[in-house]
Amino acid sequence: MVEETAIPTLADVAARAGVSTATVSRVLNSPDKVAPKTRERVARAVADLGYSPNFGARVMAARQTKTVGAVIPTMENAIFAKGLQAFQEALHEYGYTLLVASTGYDAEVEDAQIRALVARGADALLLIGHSRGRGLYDFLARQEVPAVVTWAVRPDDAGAVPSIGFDNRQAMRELAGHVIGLGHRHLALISAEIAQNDRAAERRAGVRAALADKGLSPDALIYVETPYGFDEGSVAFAQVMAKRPRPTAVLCGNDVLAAGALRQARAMGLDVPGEVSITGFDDIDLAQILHPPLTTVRVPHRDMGRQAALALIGHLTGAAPLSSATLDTSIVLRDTLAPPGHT
Amino acid sequence: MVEETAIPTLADVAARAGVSTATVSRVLNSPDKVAPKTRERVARAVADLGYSPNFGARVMAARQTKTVGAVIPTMENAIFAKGLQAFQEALHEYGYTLLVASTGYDAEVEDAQIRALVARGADALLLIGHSRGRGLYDFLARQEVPAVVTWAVRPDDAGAVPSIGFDNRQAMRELAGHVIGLGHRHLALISAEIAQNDRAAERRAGVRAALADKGLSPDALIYVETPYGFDEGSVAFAQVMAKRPRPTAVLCGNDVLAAGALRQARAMGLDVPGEVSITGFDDIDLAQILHPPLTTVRVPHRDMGRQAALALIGHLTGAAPLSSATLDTSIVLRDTLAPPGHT
DNA sequence: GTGGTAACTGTAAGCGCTTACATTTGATTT
DNA sequence: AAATCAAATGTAAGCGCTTACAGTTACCAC
Repeated sequence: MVEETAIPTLADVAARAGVSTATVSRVLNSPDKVAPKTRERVARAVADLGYSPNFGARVMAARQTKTVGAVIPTMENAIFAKGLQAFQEALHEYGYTLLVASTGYDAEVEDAQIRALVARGADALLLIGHSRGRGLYDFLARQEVPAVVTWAVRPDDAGAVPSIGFDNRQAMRELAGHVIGLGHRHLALISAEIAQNDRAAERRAGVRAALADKGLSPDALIYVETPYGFDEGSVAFAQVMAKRPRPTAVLCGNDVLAAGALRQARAMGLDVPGEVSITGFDDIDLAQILHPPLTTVRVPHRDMGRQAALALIGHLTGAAPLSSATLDTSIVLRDTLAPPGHT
Repeated sequence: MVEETAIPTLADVAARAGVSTATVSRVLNSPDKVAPKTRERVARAVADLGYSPNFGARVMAARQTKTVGAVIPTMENAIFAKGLQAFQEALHEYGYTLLVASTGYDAEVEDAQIRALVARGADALLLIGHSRGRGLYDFLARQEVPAVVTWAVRPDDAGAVPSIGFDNRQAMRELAGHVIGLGHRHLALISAEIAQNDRAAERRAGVRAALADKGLSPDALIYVETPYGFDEGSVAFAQVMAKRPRPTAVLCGNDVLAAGALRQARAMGLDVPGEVSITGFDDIDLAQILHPPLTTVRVPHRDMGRQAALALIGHLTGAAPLSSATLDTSIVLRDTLAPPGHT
């Protein structure tokens, strides 16, 4: 056991196989360029040594990593999971690896994570939402790292990063419109924090637009903003129900807040949807597990993820320029929404 | 606009600041070794150029990446999220970055992801559970990448990767023991798939042990194994309730399956816990959102994540050898468990 | 046999960065 | 003002890999 203890390198493999490093590199990257015999000998050496290429060196020499990064606000729940899963699957089909970093909805952390991923050689990036400093986009441009934004669209700004997402405002506007159409006049909105979160901002704008559509005053909207979480949703619901006139429908910026709201409603002995209607947004699996099942907005998570991946890959391989796409959402009527009742 | 279009390198910065590359490198890595004036000049050049260090090159030259990787079965739900979050936070405190890869509970994918992370220069790894090929551990050893296993412990095998987790078997044994103590005699277990998943296997073993403890036959356990998911839980519950003697308590391998089971019970018009008790495992947030709130096993997610991070960091900095730790779990009695009732 | 060609394989020049070591600078001391 | 030494900076040698280019072989057609 006088084993060489250092981590084996290409050169070690080459030596053991009695070939040059170039040949080893070839069998690793384009096996068909090497004679079967040599290839096998090298393969054996690789196996014997337990050799694994040093990625850093490879990246440096080859200028591409076949990995794409995704920076998401949180892994704490399923909101981004489905889409990311599809994204990952599509990437995998094309031989790319996905690396995920999360930010906890913190802009500074996001900045750092994006830079970390780029520095680490991500060939491309998936970002959530548009709201981040101009500087970051400049940085990406300078580093020549293509990026695509999902979970949102920005129709107005042609110069920004392309987005493959959906129209948060329009979706919420439709849902709120439907709620109002049912006869609700006193609406409340429990929103995620809007600073740094354009999806939340857009959704609120959607509710206001719907109010305006129906000739109601957006100012009458009872509004509470809260961090993300079940408990936060519960607390916000209690707050909102304490207002007068008491809302007959409580729209929530996402399903998680809605779940918290629903729980609180039960705790308060309120019948849903008899005494108060509650809606969510995202249609994550949770929405169907709740009781009653949650009325919400369905987002094409998987489609979005896959399309984003294909767009990025298409761009990386030079097949097509990156372009935006807007996917459709739909309202999923389940059992937490009904016309305003007694009281 | 005759901007140099190439990505700026250390040398570019050095040239612009009128210093050597060594100096630039120093202001980037140990600013205090550089005169304030120079430092500032370099900083300006960095900013002007929008320079960002090439990670690959840095890794290669410096031999460490300050990043640790985590390979988890799935991001589709909150099971690993809490622990990972804590893991990440602790890493962050020490200047490390976390990179996450998921496997979809597929051993081959896991193998690939682990290698990818190592190749990418992860200084250390967080793994879930013990069940994977010996070869992988050899690989890690050879690459000198320390790893720690979480969500499980393996008391018997001293040679393996150290683990910072909890005793799945014992935890489940206690829960099942409690259920039996309540008077239940007909138990069912809805388990996650056991192949490749030692946590699930251990939990099942725990139920069997509890049965044996009380002098009941482990063979009488109604057992269904299913992939992960709400719907899967529902289906499994229906299967299990079709068996005779009909179980009065249905233990689930995790909270997600339990949530599905609970929904199915409602769909079948079964009162929980009046007609049938249901329990989960993990105590993810979801457990409290369900109605009725789920009786389950609390796992010290955050503690586990943090301790794993600290252990890894301690090892990387040479402060302490990696060693195992077993954390305590506890039974959380909520409202889905009661003594067997009528019927 | 020869020359020509295709198929392999080797040589060596970087990729962008860190860092040991050498050199220069500038205080401080005498 | 010379000597001394610490602080600041520069020089240059790699880190492990890819790849353009050059050199070898092996094989065929003539």
